Amino acid sequence: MDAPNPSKQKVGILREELEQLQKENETLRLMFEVMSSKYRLLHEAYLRESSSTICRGLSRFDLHEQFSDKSLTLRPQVQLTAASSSQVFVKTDPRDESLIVKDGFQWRKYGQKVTKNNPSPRAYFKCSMAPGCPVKKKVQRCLDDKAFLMATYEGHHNHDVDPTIGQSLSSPGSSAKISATTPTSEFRVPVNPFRPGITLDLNLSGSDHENSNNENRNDKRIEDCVASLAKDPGFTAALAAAVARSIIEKPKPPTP
DNA sequence: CGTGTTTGACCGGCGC
DNA sequence: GCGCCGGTCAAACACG
Repeated sequence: MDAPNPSKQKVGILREELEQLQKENETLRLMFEVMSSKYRLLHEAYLRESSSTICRGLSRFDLHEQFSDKSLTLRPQVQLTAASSSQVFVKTDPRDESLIVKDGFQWRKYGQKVTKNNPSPRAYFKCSMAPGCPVKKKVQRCLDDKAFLMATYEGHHNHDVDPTIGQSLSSPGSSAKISATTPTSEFRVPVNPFRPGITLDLNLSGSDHENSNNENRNDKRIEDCVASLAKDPGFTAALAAAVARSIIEKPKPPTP
């Protein structure tokens, strides 16, 4: 047995640090994705509230569900408009292999595929609450963090939501628990990511010329909103806890 | 028996 | 034109 080479030890330590940083980077990237989605949701909510007369081709929702409401009740009032797509992340048990996202609608699975860039299968669903409802959704486990399901909604519902199904969102037996960003239940960010039909691709930079003044004003409000969120110790604590927990809980990849 | 799920086959778009 | 890939179809199957 040779005595441990100090330089080799140093290399080992550096390598460990590098791996740690890579993991951290990966986690932060995921968090950034989720936060981006939530930021856009906030933006859209502001647009709807502040300029209800402006038709932007988006679904309209009952704002009964407020950000301070932790019960996560969902009462969407769906309007048939032009096709759009939205993407939401849903925190689930990573061991639960069922790609079920309870979002207040009934879905019929019509296909499943393994896609190229993600070993987890992608499930295809059609809305079965109304015969002619054109809404489809794709559900796939997030590549970065298998605890998250990524659901992509396409189209708009031509019917209302069944409230009894919507209640299952917060039911204890629900297989899919909604989590805005945090993996822990201690810090719940009180924003419901489930707004079927919400368009995340909002064309934030000057989409409608005639609405540009309105948008500037709204952007200013959004900035204020983001600033207030950043100042919110609860939000900051939740974010910090989520990042820390993700780093700690992330299983080490098998060393070759 | 009706309804929903599974899964292999098929189709169309896209890049080379 | 060909092959790859994502999306959809539909027959078989499971379940209540």
